[in-house]
Amino acid sequence: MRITTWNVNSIKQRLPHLLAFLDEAKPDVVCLQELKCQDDAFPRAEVEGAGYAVETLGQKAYNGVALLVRAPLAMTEVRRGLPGDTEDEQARYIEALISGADTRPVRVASIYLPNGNPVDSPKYPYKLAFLERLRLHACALMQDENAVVLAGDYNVIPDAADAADPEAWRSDALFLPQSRMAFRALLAEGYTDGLRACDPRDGLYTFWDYQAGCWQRNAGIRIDHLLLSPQAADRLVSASVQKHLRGLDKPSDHVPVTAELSAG
DNA sequence: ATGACCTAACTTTTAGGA
Repeated sequence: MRITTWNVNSIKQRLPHLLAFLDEAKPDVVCLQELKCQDDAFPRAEVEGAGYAVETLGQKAYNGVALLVRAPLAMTEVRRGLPGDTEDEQARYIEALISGADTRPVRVASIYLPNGNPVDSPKYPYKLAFLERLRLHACALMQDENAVVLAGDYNVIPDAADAADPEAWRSDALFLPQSRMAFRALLAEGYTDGLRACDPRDGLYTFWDYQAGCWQRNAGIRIDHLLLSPQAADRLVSASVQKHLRGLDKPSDHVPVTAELSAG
């Protein structure tokens, strides 16, 4: 089962790239972030036409997450929103159980973690609170009999090796010690950073800012992650970054990251 | 030299992103 996470930075702007990617890579599950549209504006017919079932949690203008599942796999037990804060209106979490005849099921989440900047605003405590809610839910999912994959844009640079210029991020919400500690707390629950487990090299990035020629000079950061429960990690075959999509016309500032799991 | 982008919205400027 191939599982991809991709922050598309507007599904409407990125639909041609998404359809081309589905056709070329044929992922079984796609976790999308930053749809930037409401549910009824999602280009459902086009994605279904490519052979995928669709579940969305949209929001006007900002945020928004979705799960796509390629037939004949099926998606059940859909959960929208993270437990722990009924006041949270931001569309940042969707989860479902993915199952099929030829594979053991996998519970997959598409997550768009808050950016958290500026750090002296309420946005930073909101980010840390969201990370803590995610840790508690990730812990609860450990009791699940199924493998779990928590995939998405974490907006956390885990380590200095995950940035071309770590010093530039020293006081940013993506790289502050508290943010990195909260990410490590997720790993401490027993989850594996799928991409890092497959590729120990420096210079592995998933985001390049549109500004300042970041792409051209490879000034990237690694912030899109797939976290695997032990059952999922046992099935991990490979993981890679689809970097070439950043070089297309009108790209997202993020590229897809894909992990392949054995049938189990 | 210290600049340089992109997206959505009741758009002609702002908020948000990272």
